[in-house]
Order: sequence, then C-alpha cells, then structure tokens
Amino acid sequence: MAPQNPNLDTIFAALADPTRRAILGMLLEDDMSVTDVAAPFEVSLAAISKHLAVLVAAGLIGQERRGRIIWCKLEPEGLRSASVWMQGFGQFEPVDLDDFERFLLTELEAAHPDPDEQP
Amino acid sequence: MAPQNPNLDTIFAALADPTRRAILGMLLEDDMSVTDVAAPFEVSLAAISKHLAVLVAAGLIGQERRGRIIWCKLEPEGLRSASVWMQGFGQFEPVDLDDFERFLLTELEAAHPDPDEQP
DNA sequence: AGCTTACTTAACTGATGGGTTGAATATTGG
DNA sequence: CCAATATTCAACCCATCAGTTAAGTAAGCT
Repeated sequence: MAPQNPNLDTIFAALADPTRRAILGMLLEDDMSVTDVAAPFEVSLAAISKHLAVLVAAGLIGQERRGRIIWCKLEPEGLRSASVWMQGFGQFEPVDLDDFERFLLTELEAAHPDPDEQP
Repeated sequence: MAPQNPNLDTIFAALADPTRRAILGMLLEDDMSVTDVAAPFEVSLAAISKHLAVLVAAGLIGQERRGRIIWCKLEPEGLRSASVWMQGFGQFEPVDLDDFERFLLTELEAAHPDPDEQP
C-alpha cells in the first residue's frame, strides 16, 4: 500500500537501528500485530509504530489491516537490492547460516531485556 | 589505527549514505589518496575526510600513511558480519553478480554529477 | 628555514532521527 | 450508542549528522 521508494539509502538507514533489526528478527519467526511487536521493548508503542513505518518505507516489511489489528510481515525481497550490493565486496564468499543464527540471537538479546523467553 | 567497533549499527549507518557507498565503489577498483577520493564529488575535502573517518570506524576501509599521502583501501572483511546478517532474510537466494555490477554503476553515476561526461 | 601539498580538527549551522506525551482515529464488543 | 482496544498523528525535546569555512598539523621540496 505504501508508494515505497526502496533505495539503498532508506534500506541501510532502516537496518542501522538495533531495534528495527530486532523487529525484523522477530518477524522472521511469525507475522505479528503492532502491539505484539512492541511488547518486548521498553520504548513506547508510538516509538515502535514509527520504527515500523521506517521499515515499511524501506520495503523490508508489509502491513495489512485485518479488523482493528494491523499485521506486520517480513518482505524478504526488500533486502535483495541491498544484499546484492553488499555481496559485491568481500570476495563473494558463501554465507554461513550458522553465523547468521548466532548474530540474530545476539541482536535479539541485546535489543530487549527478554522478559519471558526461555532458551 | 582506529579502535574499531565494527558492530552492525555503525556498518549499516555507514552504508546508508550514497557518497560513502560511492567511495566504496571507487576503492573497489583501486586504492586511492584522500584527495583523489574527494575529486569527483562536489563537497569539500573536509566533508570527504569525515566520510572516510566514518568508513574507517565501521571497519569498511583502512588508511595507511605513506609520506604525506594517506592511502585508503577497501577492507572487505568489514562487510562480512553485515552480509551474514542480511542473508538470513530473503530465502537465502544465490547472488547475481551482474545485478551487482548494475547497482554499483547506478550508484556511482548518481553520487557525483560526472563532471566530464557528455549527456 | 620557508613554501607547498595533503589532510584533519574546530566551531558553527541546518536538517534529520529517535524518543516522549497526549490527543485523534478506527474497529470491535456489549 | 458507548466503551475498550489497536494504532497513528502532532507537537515537542535533545542528540546526532552532513555540510560549511577557517585554522592547525604533517611531510616533502627547494
């Protein structure tokens, strides 16, 4: 629904914030409502709403209203251009997915104090 | 020489600026002096010097002084953590290097007005 | 030594970003 | 309709950022 100007500027700027990366990590597991996305964080709901708007503008997530709940879902294609750009540097090595898992968890732990999670 | 805290915040923030991405693209071809890096851009040398400092802090480039010239070189490993993080999204598709070439050229053209090019 | 080249630092400005609180809007349930 | 839930919008605060100009530092040249 958004006009979406998914250029590299907005994509990388969106990824530069740890809260937003944590949100992406959460949405990697499940689609979530705005309220549920906001739950683990200490900042206000309005702040999270703004973060989500940034992610939508960057084309990294999509939002769909069903009833009074707005569902947020990952838009993996939004990362393609940035990913392609980055792969140009760094010897084009294959990606280690275990590394990714480790990074993702580290990010999530760092971003919110993890109230009800059990490892 | 910099203490370098190459976390994802600083890396993505560094990549969010088109001038800095263009600089990375230039350094992909050759190591360059600060003055030469600054040449194609319309902003002041001081501004480019700051951009380079940001890239160094992000671990994306390195600088080495030889004589009175400071040489800037790409540090491809600096992108690894960010690249790994990103690949976690987007179905883990293989990267199309032709796409990369296209993006890189587009970026370079957009970043500086290409003083000696004839439209 | 003194001038020139190469670059950084300092001090300032205007714009943007992330945060807040409080009011506004939308939708559902009683 | 009215109240509660879900989310955004508006107005503001403060910090950071990209840019400027001007001065400062460092190294080579003659």
